[in-house]
Amino acid sequence: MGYKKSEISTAHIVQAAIRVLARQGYARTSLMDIAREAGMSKGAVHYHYPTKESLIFVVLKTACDAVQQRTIDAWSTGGNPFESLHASLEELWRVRAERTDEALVVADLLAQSLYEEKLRPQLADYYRLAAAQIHDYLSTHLYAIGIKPKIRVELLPRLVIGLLDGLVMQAFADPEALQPGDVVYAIETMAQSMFELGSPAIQSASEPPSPS
Amino acid sequence: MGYKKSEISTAHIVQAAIRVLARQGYARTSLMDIAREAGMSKGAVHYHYPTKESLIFVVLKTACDAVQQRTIDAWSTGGNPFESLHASLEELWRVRAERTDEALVVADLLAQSLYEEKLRPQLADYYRLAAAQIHDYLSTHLYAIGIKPKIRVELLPRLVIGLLDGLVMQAFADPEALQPGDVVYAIETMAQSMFELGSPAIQSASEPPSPS
Amino acid sequence: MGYKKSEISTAHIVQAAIRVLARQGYARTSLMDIAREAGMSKGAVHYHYPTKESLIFVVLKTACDAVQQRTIDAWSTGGNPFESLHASLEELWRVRAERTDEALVVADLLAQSLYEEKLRPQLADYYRLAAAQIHDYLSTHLYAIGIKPKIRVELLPRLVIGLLDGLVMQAFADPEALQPGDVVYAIETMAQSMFELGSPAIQSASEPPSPS
Amino acid sequence: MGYKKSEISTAHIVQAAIRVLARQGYARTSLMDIAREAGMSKGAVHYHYPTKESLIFVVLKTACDAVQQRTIDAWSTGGNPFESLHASLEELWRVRAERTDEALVVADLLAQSLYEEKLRPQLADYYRLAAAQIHDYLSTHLYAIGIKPKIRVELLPRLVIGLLDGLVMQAFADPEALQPGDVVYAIETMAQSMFELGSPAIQSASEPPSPS
DNA sequence: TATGAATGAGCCTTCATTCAT
DNA sequence: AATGAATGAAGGCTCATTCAT
Repeated sequence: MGYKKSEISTAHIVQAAIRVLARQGYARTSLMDIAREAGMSKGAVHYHYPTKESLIFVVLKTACDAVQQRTIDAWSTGGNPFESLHASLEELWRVRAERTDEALVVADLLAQSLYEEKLRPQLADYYRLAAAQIHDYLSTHLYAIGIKPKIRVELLPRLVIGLLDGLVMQAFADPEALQPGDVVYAIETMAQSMFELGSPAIQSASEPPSPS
Repeated sequence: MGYKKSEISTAHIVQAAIRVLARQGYARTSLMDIAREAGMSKGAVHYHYPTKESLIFVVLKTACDAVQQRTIDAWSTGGNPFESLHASLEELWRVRAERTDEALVVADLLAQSLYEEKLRPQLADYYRLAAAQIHDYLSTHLYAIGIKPKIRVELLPRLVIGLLDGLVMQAFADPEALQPGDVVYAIETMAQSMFELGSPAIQSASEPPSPS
Repeated sequence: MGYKKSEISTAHIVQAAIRVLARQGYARTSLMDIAREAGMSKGAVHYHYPTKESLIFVVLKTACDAVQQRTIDAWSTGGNPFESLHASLEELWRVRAERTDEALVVADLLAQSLYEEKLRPQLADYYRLAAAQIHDYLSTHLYAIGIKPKIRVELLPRLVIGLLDGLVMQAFADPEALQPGDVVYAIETMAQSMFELGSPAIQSASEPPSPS
Repeated sequence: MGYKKSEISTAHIVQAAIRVLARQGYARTSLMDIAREAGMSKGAVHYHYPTKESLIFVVLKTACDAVQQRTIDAWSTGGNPFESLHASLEELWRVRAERTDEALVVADLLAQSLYEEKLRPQLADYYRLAAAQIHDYLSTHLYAIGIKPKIRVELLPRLVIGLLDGLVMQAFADPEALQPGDVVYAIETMAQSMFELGSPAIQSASEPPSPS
């Protein structure tokens, strides 16, 4: 073995870093904090990741992958297309709204990327993959049953993601303004209304949570 | 006059801070940077704002107000309701996509607020005001001409803002994925489709930029 | 005043640095050591010299100037040319052999310059000035009384300096091998024998210290 | 065989250390650099040399021996005494001026010895041996043909070495000031003029490179 | 023998803050 | 109202050394 240990430590540090970053944010997190959370010395962290930047890089990739995975899982449910869409959107929202460590890290580093160019390619990949995922889903499920989009189909997933990401920031700054049920219903409505209705039988799986 | 040089300097510092923060981001900006940009000594900045936090606070308020002002102005155009909506959304997008100093600062500090609770009330206010603004507009203009929303009307402005904010981050990480025309058209379509069409004559002011 | 204080501190730090460097050498001296010697905090040192490098630079210049000054003074004595030469060489040797702080710093940084290119121009200046000084002296005093050099006159001062510097290192590693009187006598003999004797009356001011 | 891999590795490390030290200097060389150059792990280096100091010690000895060897070889040429002297001095200069790894290491550690007493005895030995070598040569070759020195004969080799060492540092800081031909010619002239001319037939093997 | 992992002290530097003037 | 000087805590990083394997 020998190197196994290294891999374990390496992953261990990344997980610790994600926890600390989720708790304190990039700007307020020092390598010492991460080392302490990982239960090692600062030197040990530097042994595995020569610079803070290199660690953050791996952290970002790992966090993106984790969020990605939940996104992928979210769409895998079968059944009634509308129920499926609803369930998937709900899960997508939950990933963000639950503020999992990974989602927080992605959000935080996304903001850092405004001023740290090197982070951007990774995030661009992340967005692209998520968009492709949603794109596939919508094409297969909605389009297939005779509905065609009113807008460029490539754009649709971007809108869904953008909406989710934008709303979650709002929800954080002003939690009372957005109820989970509201959000999912709204996105769903939006998603559906972006398609031309081929058949009259479009029916939402959910009811408006609080019809005004 | 009640105010003297003090107030001038005070505002001067805030403007300098906004410029520097927009350029470098919160995490990478020191008080020295701000002092230098303001053309004063570090001591002078501390004279006016005893702590960095107190300065950031005023900066956030000022930046929010500035973005707010452009948002308000955006909706004030009259004329054809659909053209007006289009123009307004375009302006709203522009404020963000042009990356004005103030919009950048708001975005950056929004991320900081994830870990600095004190910033949140200010941002909540910001969101509320913007939402109220849009809400008023939509109520007055669309609702009035016999269109009624499919979802809770309070939610609508939140969606618009969330979408704009979420998309602008995406656009930054992955610029090629989102063309300005696309975005505005998509939001517009979304906004309109969130209303029950009372009359058959709904007509977008814009054409789909690249109908797929 | 105000800035006066700064100048005082600035010089104070340099003097402290010279003392510490002379005592511990460049490789073993930290900014903390210098700050402690100067009776200030590390931060204060950094306030006056933003980097260690910038401080070392000033230190080198100051130390060179100090050694230079003693070299200049060494030659200013008048009187019998041979006595004068002897006295001057003696002083030159003394500056080095006494291991004044400044001479030590110059020697130490000279060695550092092997691997730190930036130090070299300053040292080149130092050598040039010293050479010019000796060159002037020899031209005026020896040449004038009818003696002409056997080798390129520009080279002569270089030899004198090289010999002094090289011997002092030897003297340090192996102190017993070189007695002060020996050294000066030898250099003097060498210096004189580098000239063609115009008159037969060349007579050393000193006697061989220990004729073997 | 009494020795095994151990001794090979031991020598291997020393050679690697000399290469790295020559390239980077003592102050800038870490054990990691040496281990990397030797193609082994840091741990392995520590296995053979428990401390950095112990390694440096052997390095110094090895480097001194290498320079010494070239010095010895330099004097072994026979033939005309003056040509021989010239050739020898030329070689001595070349060893230093070519900046062989070993000569660089000796020069660098010589400077370190200013502050690390333990290095001095080794260097004292080095100087003594070199001096003895030159002393033998001069005694045998020059003295034998009826020339007797003007100064203590023990001092003579010290002067030659000092001059060479001192000049090489100057040449490094200010390369244009000293041309190889100049230097050798000058030292030769000096060496000769340190002897009383017993016979009139003293004739240099070389011509002044640029007679002024 | 040799390695990779880990440690801990120390280094240079940054920075918000304080304070005398 | 404003400045320059100084502080001290912290940050990222390097490195000789130790140690289990």
